[in-house]
Amino acid sequence: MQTGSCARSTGTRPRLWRVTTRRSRTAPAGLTREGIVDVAIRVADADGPTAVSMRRIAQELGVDPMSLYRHIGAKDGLLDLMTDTVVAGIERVEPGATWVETAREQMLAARRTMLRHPWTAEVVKARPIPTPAALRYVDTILGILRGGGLSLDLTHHALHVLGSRILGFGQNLFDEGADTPPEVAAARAAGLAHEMPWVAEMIVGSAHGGALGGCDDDAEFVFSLDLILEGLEHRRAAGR
Amino acid sequence: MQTGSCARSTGTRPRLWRVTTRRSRTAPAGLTREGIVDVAIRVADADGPTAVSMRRIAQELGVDPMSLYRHIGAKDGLLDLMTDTVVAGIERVEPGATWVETAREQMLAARRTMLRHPWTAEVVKARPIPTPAALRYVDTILGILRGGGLSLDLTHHALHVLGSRILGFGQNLFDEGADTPPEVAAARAAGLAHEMPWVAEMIVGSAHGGALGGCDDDAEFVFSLDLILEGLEHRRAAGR
DNA sequence: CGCCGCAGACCTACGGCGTAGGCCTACAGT
DNA sequence: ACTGTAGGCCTACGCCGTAGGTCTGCGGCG
Repeated sequence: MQTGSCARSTGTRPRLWRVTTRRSRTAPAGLTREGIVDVAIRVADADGPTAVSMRRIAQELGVDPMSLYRHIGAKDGLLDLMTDTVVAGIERVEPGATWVETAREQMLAARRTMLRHPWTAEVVKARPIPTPAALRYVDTILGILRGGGLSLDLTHHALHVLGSRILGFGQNLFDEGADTPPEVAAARAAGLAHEMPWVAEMIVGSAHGGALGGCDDDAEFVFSLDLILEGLEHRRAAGR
Repeated sequence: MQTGSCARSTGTRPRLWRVTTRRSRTAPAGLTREGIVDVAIRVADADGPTAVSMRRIAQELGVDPMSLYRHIGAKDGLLDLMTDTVVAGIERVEPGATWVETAREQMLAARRTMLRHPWTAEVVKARPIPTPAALRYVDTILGILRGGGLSLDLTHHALHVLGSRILGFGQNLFDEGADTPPEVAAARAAGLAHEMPWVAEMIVGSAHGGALGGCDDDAEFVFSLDLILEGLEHRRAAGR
């Protein structure tokens, strides 16, 4: 982890971004939220997510650590912005011949992005709630599944099975459905309906406890397990 | 995350284990590796894995933080010991009518243990190499799959698909196969053969690049994706 | 022109973290 | 009785996030 002696050596690491040294007090540094996030992503790509510290990226920018707080709320906010930026960069694929083909291509596209920023999955999983871009991406996936004819609750199951296969979120997305009053959920969904129609639909479906009645983690685990074991048994019976 | 002001309040938290206050310099504290790990697990259960710090568990034991280092190598070592202890506690199930049933029951048993210690998956995933108990558990799973008639490489695929469904390890278990000289791998496998025959078999299979030729992450991703999508399409066609 | 408010930077300081390196004491082996 | 060592303790270092305060230049306004 962090050892005083070996951490010393990072002092000589070449700057990844701005080469200016600590500026004189009067000159504006021209910090922007986008610039900060950009450098943070670069640092994470180069040295892993644990290397992203306020002090490190401030040093990378030739700036005081506290200056960053003018532009981002806190460390957690920075991590959110980083993953949001990466996830927003996932390309959307054209519909294929079948929904399976479309879903397959879409997730391979996501994987291509994740491979460029391998730290993302880990950071996303550590964050409690999904970022806007993540929700929009989930909406894309939901649209493919629903458009392919999957029922609402089969789609819900699908999100759980595919969860880590996609990115790592989608696991506990709709926990609120269980204890949020239906009218609140409905109102929220109405606000979302324009931008994320499929997410809105699923929230409403979760809330009124109908076909999918909240989100039973045990049931989801068993569903996933059985689906996978069944697929494996098929392949075994078919002779590898 | 950690804020000076609010962290203050943790000072009044009740001890989870030993109630003695800081002992006089001369009395032996009777620290043991097992006792330390036990308290650390208790702390993680109560306040999450991030609450496990050397200082915190030393305080819980009424002992100086540095005293812990006599018994555990470092923080990472402590985390390894914690997960190892938890994983070792997973019960082994009796063989069922089919291998599918056996595998199902075994993983449900694992899940029961994980639910008692929800932090384990996260910690295990952050650790680079599996602990002995984890390897032994994987050996159990491998035995069920191979005993059920799955070929060596189908079993290998199965480990990847089921990965996060089991515990989170099993993902990159056999990376070494690609670049380790076969004779080294064979020697290592021979040493393991008594205690973990199935793991040994898979290492050898990985090493000589035969049926499964190393471990192609992309191929594993596609295999898992297709298996899951196929299962979902089956269920859709069957009308939910 | 003179004044003020404020945005955007900087600085200090605090309490947390892991742990290197050394110290002190009691006891076991000789 | 002597001595080595195991098992505690202590100090100190360099990290970390960030609360709270300060300085400075600029744009707006009387």
